[in-house]
Amino acid sequence: MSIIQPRTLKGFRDYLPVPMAARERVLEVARSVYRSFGFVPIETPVLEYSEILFGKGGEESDRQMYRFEDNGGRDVAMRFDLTVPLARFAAQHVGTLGTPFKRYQVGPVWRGENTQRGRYREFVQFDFDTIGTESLVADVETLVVVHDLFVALDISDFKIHFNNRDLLNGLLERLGLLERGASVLRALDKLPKIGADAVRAELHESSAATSEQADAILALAELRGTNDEVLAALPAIVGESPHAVTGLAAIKTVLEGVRAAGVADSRVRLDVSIARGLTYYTGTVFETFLEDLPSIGSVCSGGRYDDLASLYTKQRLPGIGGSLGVDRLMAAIDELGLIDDRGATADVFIPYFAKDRINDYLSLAERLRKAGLSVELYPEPRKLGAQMKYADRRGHRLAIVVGDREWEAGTAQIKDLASATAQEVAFANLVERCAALLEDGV
RNA sequence: GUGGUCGUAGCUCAGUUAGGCAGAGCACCUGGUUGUGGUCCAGGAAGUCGCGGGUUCAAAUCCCGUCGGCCACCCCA
Repeated sequence: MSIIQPRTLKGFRDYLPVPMAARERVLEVARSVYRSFGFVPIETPVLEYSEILFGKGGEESDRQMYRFEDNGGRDVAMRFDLTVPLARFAAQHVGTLGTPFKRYQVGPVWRGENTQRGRYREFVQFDFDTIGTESLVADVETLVVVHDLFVALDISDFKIHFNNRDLLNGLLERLGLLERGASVLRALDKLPKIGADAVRAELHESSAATSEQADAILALAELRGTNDEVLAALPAIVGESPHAVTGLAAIKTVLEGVRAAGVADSRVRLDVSIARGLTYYTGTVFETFLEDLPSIGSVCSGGRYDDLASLYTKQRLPGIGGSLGVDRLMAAIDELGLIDDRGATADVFIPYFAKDRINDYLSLAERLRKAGLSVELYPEPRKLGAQMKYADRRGHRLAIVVGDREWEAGTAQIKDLASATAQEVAFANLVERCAALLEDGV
């Protein structure tokens, strides 16, 4: 009988225990940060009617969508992000939810594009969004959430690049390029990657921009200096159209807001080259980069989408939020050597080596668990050395060694695996001693 | 989707130029140590050379196809 080749699809991956444990720690941190701002959890289906998902993010996202006919003949698709399903969700349930509504949601999304490092066909996003308010307070808080998230993740070198679509539209309006806005923004978005000359060439080619128009766009994009300096130089470039005025005011409010919330100026940068490809963005847009690993791209992006839900409801439902790219972030953390390689989930390890005492071991382990410790009991009476080696590899913190001698005496040996120090304690004091060791061992 | 590049043991990789016995380091297992891990010593196990086909007396090596990784384009988390 021939065996079936065990394999996964291109861009789809298995997660082994060590990296999975690291992922779970990241998810726990993100969840607690979101909750600390009052976001509440929801979940939506992986599959939606195609009409819900198509035509919302632009041509590119339509092309990348996994789409098929289900067994009941329905035209369905797998979600491309969590934002479009949220807009549908909000339109459908706003009556029971009320506004403003702040939710967080984690789950896989699918994009049928070519793979690369940090780019997969199935990947997990951890989103937070605020629906039902146009207040710039939500824009400010969105950036503060991202800031607090990366601080909590202990990632030191991140920078949030933000911009405003209204500001860009204001400039396009002044230049008479609003019609060709999509291709202009696409060219502008490439500035950090391909440089000014290449962007200029692309502007001529794809957007039929004149030299004057290209100059104006590049003048905007090449503004340098502190956030305040860039902000001060902007009005002269973008003009005074309603869009431009709105955008400028929003940027100013956001900058002041995040500063007031205690975000260091060095963490947030006004970067007018940030445009973002998804067509549903309207006001504030942002991307988050790791300074030590810019090539992997943005690990947390988002923005304001004030018109998205209007596709599903007549009620006005503006929104803004962000999306943590969990898989991309994990790839970055891995690359930067920041993964915690402990594979053990239990702090305490109990080797089983007094053969006839298995029921005593079982009872001891459960007693410790009831006292709040996490305990792994080895399932076979192998020789002690092999079991200690297992615990060492897995990264357990303590081993509780109890053999015939200890069972007789009513004592146990607690061994700190990192320092290789051991102490003999009576069963009565076991929990207390373990807790103390785990406490100050960190 | 297009172009480039790579795929050899669990991992990192030699070997491919010019066809001639499938290798190293690390990891793993056993023993030295009948009750104590990380060091050391000795030994052991482990590979459809990504997969399929072709050329050849002979293919990891050459040719075609395919799958997968990486890079670029595109786009994005």
